Amino acid sequence: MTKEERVAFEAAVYDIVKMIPPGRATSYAAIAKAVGYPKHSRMVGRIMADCNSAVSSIPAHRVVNSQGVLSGKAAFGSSGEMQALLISEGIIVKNNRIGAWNKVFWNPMDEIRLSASEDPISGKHTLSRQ
DNA sequence: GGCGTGACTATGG
DNA sequence: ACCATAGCCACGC
Repeated sequence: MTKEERVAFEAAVYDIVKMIPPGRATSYAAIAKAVGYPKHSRMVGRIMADCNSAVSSIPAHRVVNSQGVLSGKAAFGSSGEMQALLISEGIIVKNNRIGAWNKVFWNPMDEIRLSASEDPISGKHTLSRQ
């Protein structure tokens, strides 16, 4: 992954996260797939950890793991800040887990159409909105 | 370059 | 449903 690709990847991730509607949530892997890097769910997590959502206007609290568990809650404070944000949007949370996960889950691929392709010759990734 | 470390996941018991 | 495992990949040391 080149430097340019990392920058593009990060920007694409932020774009997706900002599209998540209030009251809905998605997963690291879903975002990774949507931006064309299906094996980079951990990188999405890293980006969320660094984004400082409190001052970046990025709704990072709407990103949880594939099971609907608030695996990143530690970054929001020790008093259940992440959970509070989700609850304030109408999401049910119990034991660090989102209730009715299949209903709350927001699939980026349903809303955007990215031609997440890799040029067979250059190996370069392209992210174009349709 | 090796090695440990994650806001990760799919899978199998 | 819970736990362990193996695969994953960028980063920092």
